[in-house]
Amino acid sequence: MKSVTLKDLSKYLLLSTSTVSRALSGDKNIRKETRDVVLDAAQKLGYKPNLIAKNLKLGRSFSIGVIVPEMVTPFAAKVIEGIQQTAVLKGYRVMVAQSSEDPEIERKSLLMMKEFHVDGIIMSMCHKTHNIDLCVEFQESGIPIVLYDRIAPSLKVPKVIVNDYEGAKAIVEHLIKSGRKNIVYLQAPDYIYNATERLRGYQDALYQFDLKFDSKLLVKTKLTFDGGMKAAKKLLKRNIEFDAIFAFTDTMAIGAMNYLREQDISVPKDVAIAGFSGTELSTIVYPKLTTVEQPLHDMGVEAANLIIQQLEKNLKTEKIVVFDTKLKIRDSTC
Amino acid sequence: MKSVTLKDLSKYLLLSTSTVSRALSGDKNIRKETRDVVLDAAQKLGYKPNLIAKNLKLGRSFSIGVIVPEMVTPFAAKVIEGIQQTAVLKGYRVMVAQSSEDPEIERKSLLMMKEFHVDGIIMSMCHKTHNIDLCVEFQESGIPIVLYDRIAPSLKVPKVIVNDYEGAKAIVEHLIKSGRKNIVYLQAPDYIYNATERLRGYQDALYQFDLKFDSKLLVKTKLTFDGGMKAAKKLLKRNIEFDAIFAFTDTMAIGAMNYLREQDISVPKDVAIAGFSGTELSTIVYPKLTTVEQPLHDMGVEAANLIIQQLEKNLKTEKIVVFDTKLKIRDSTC
DNA sequence: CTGAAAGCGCTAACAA
DNA sequence: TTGTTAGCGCTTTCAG
Repeated sequence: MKSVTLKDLSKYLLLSTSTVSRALSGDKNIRKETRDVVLDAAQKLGYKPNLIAKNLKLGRSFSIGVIVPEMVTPFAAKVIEGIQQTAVLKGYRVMVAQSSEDPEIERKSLLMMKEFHVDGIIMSMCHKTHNIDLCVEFQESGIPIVLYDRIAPSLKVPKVIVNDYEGAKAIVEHLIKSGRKNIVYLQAPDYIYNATERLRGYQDALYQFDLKFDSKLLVKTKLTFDGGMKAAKKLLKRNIEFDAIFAFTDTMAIGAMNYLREQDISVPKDVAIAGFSGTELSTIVYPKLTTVEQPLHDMGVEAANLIIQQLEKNLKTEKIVVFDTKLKIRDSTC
Repeated sequence: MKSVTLKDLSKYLLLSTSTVSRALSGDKNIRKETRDVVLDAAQKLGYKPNLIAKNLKLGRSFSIGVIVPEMVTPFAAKVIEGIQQTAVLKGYRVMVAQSSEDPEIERKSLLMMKEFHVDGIIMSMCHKTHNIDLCVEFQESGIPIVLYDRIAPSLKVPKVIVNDYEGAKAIVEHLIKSGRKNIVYLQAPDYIYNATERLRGYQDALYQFDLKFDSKLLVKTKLTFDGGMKAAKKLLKRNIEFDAIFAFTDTMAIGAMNYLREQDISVPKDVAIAGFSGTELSTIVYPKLTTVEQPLHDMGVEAANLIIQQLEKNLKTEKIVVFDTKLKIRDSTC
C-alpha cells in the first residue's frame, strides 16, 4: 500500500516535481490553471504529502514537545487538550512527557525532545532553576521554549500564567470575610515559582484585614494528596490553632481535608478549606472544594500559539500572557 | 548551531559515510578498531543521529500514536506512562490524542496519526465498532494496531485487557457477602466492549448466590461523573429499591455516590457503592471507594511491547494479554 | 511561469 | 572490510 508521492503526481500530470510542489504549496509563481489541475489531481489520486521528507528538507519536524510535572490530576490534561487542538490545526504534532516532579527526569525529557528534533517545547517546570541551563542552551540553539503555570521567572521566554497573586488574595479574603481568623497556608516548596506569588497574595489579604501573619500557619509540603495529608497531620500534632486552610493546589487541599475528616474535624464547620487549580477534582470530593479556577484549556491554546508564532515568524518574544482566575465558592468554605 | 552529521564525522575521520554509518549501527562487517575509532569520535564531536533523515530513509517515523477516550481521570495517564517509558527506551516517541468519547474525533485522530506517519497505534476505543473499517485499513496498509481496555473483539489485533468478568464477579460477590440483596449495575452503553463482560460477571455472581437478576436494577448511562449522578437520580425517582451499586467505572460510581449523599442517603449504610478502575480517584473521595484495581502501568508497558514487537520483528500476532485485577475493599462498602 | 538539478542526512546495494 | 553510489520525498535555487 505505497502512498502516492509528488513524483507520481508529476508523472501523471506530465509536469515537473517542482511545479507540482509549487502548486501544492501555494507559491505565487504559477499559473492559476496549472495550479488547479494539480490540486484536482492531488485530490483524485489521494496525494498526502510525506511529512518526514518535508521535515528533512526543511530541517523541522513539525512536532512540539510538551513537558508536564504530573498527569494524576486533570490539570495537565486540560492544558494539553488546548495545546493539541491548536497545534494539530496548524499541522504540528504534539509529544508529551511527564517529569513526575523530578527535575532529573525533566532534564532527560528535554534531552529526549531534542533528540527527536521537536521544533519547540512547551513546559511547566517542576523546579524553577534546575534546568535553566538546558533551556538557555535550547533557546540559543534555535529551539524556542514557552513556559506555562510553573515558570522560571528569570528565563527570557514567553510565558502563560494566571494572576497567582490576585487569585490567592481573593480566596483568602473570602475566608476572612466568612469569619476565619487563623488561616493556614499550605505552601509548595520554594523551587516552585507560583508558591511565593500565592504567598504574597495570602499575606496581603491578611494585612488588609489587620490580621497578623503568623509563620506557624505556614506549612511547606509536597504537591500531592499525601503532602496535604501530612501537613494537616503535622498541624494537629503541633497543636496549632487554625480554622481555615488555603492550599497551594487542589490536590493538597483535598489531602488535608480528607485527613481532617478522618480525625472527626468537620469541614467547613471547624475548618474551612480552599484550594487552587479548579479542575474537576474539586467538584467530586466531599464537601466540594472552594478553589481558584484557572482557564486551563485557554492557557494551552495560548501556549501553542506562542510557540507556533515563534516557529513560523521566527519571532522571538518574551511576551507574558496573564490570565484571570475565577473564585469558585463551594461547600468546603462558607 | 548546526549539529554534527554523519558526513562531518566521516570527513573528520577520513572514512566514508557508509563505514561510519556501519560502525554506529553496530554492523558486523567492520573491523573492531575502526568501529572504536568512530565511536570515540562520535562521542567527542557530540554526534547525534538525525532521526528525521533516518526516518525518511527507512520509511519509518519511530513514533507510536496513542488514542485514549479521555484524560479527566488518571486512568489513561497511568497507561500512557507505561507506554511512554517503554517506547522511549526503545527509541520511539509517543504521540497522544484523545477522542473525548466521540467516535468521530477518534476517527479524525486515527487519520491524523496516519498523516504523521506513526509506525503503529495503541488505542482504547470509545466505540467497539465505529472505526473498525479504518483499523482494518491501517492494518492492511502496514500500520499495526494494539488495543487495550476498550477493545473491539472482532478486530484481529493484539489486545491488552483485564479479566473484566472475574473482576466484576468478585466485587459483586463481595457486595452480596456483606449482606446486600438489591444490587444495581450502572452499565455503560453497549458499544463499549467491557460493559457486557462486566455484566456477565455481575449476573453470574447473583446466580451463584441465588439472587435473581432484575432488569430494573440495570441502568445504562454515560461514562462520566454526571452519568453516574443522573443514574442515581433516576433510580430514586423511579422508587426502585436498592442497597448497593456496582458501577462500570469509578467515575460513574463517584457520581452516583455524591448524588446519593446529597439526598441524605448514607454510603455505605443505606447503599454500598463499588466501582471499577482503581485509580487514585477512588481514594480521595469520601467515603473511599471500593473498586477493582487494574494494573494500568503494566498494561501500558505490555501494549508498547506488543506494538514494538510487531514493528521490529514484522511479526503479526493476535495475542491477547489478560491481566488480573485486584479487589480493593474500602469504606464505600462494608 | 516552468524545468532541471542539487541536496537535506542517512542507509544499503553493489563494487572493490 | 571499506568505498561508491543511488535514493528515500520533498523544496528550492538557478536557468530557461
